[in-house]
Amino acid sequence: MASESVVIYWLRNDLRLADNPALTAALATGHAVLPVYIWSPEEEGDWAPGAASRVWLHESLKRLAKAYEALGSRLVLRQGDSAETLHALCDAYGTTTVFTSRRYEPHALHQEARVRDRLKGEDVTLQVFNGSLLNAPDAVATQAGDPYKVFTPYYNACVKKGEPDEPFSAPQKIPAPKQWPASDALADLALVPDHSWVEKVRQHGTFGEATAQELLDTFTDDAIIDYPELRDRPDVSGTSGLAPHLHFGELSPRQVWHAASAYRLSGEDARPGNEAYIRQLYWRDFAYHLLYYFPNTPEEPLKPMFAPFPWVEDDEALQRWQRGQTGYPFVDAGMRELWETGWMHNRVRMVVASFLIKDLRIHWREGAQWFWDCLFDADLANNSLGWQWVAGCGADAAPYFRVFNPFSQGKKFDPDGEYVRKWVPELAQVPDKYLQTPWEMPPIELAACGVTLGKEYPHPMVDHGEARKTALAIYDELKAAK
DNA sequence: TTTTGAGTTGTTCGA
DNA sequence: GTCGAACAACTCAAA
Repeated sequence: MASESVVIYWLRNDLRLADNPALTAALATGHAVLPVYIWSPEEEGDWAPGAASRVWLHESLKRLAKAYEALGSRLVLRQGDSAETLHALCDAYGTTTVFTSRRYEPHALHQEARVRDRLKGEDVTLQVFNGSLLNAPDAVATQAGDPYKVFTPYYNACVKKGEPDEPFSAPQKIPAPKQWPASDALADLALVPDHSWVEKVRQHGTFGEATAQELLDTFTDDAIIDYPELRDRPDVSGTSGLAPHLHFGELSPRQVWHAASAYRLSGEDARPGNEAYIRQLYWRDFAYHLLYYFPNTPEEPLKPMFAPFPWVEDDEALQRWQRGQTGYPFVDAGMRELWETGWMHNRVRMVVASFLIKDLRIHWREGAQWFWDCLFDADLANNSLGWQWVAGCGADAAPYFRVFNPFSQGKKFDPDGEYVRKWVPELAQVPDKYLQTPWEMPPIELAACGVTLGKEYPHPMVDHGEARKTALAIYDELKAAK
């Protein structure tokens, strides 16, 4: 077998054919390419993919394997130790170069280093490409050479670097090795949890590169125009829905950047509105920038002053939050949307996070873990940044006195109550005036709408006004103690 | 080195 | 009902 020249392409979170620098480089060698995906959750530390992510991964690999077959190739699946698996394949095929896409999470960087060391011992080179960020975390620095801790100057520095390169096109053919190695069946990886919840959320996933591309096209042709106005409205589909596709690399941020910018620069309706959308791409980069330089932020507050916060340990309260039974309709709608669909609107994510942290005073890590398990777009960098932002303990975080009001947010961003009525159907008959605050409705009238608090729908589990005061007082103490 | 301007996403209170 | 101010200084980044 060793007479044939074969290079290995090690797939990670780059589950696409188009604009894939690692795959492009592997093909450019002119040799046969052996694509392999290795399922190795034990190499992810405390952040192995959660349930929703595993469902997505399963579906995405299934589609990608078909796409490879259509190009005369295959997707080889393995599980276990990445370094040993790659070493064994290199050994069997006499391979001297392995191509891969970099992942920037702390454990993934460690994994890459292990693989590199293992292969180096056998004179195999690991060639690594950035296909997942507009700028690698260490490609952007302040004039003093430090990492940025505030988004706007970071963003300005990125803009100054100029436009991202044009995306690569997808290959038309992938030269196959004469003989294929053994591959696990997708089912052998046991990615999909055995739980009835899976069938529910699976209907809401838009898995795979082809669907991602369609979503991108539709969004940049149309909805992006109204993105600045509608992105905060959970009752309207004003967001792109591309987050999970970017996480798994079914799309590259560079493709998204160019699709969004093409619209901005041309067309009779051209207006700069999609700048707001492109900024979001850089927020994603910024999250990786922070995670790269502050690798303990998934666990620890970036601002140590917040470490002694007197968190409440209350499993029952946590469970009520998780199940959408807090008694605050906007919060409950969000939590139920998450559970039902594997996604929650970003505006609502902030509100439910603020409620967990500041109203219930439960540790933001508990929230981060729940999101990690339930979100199709669970992403360590984004998740850590987001939770620390709401908690006030991260880089460029919300000021501590900013506490979201769960019902005025509902009134403002779900003005007709469509979102709440969809996800909290027991309140469907309650009029707009009381929909976000059913406890303010006279009980007799509420009963006429089919609701008695404590029966069909819970009483509010805390008094928001009181909870807010308590949280602010604690933040004051922390500040004084510093 | 010092100074200066600025900072994703909010709420409440009082005029 | 609407609007501006206060919330609380602090840290960051660049000039």
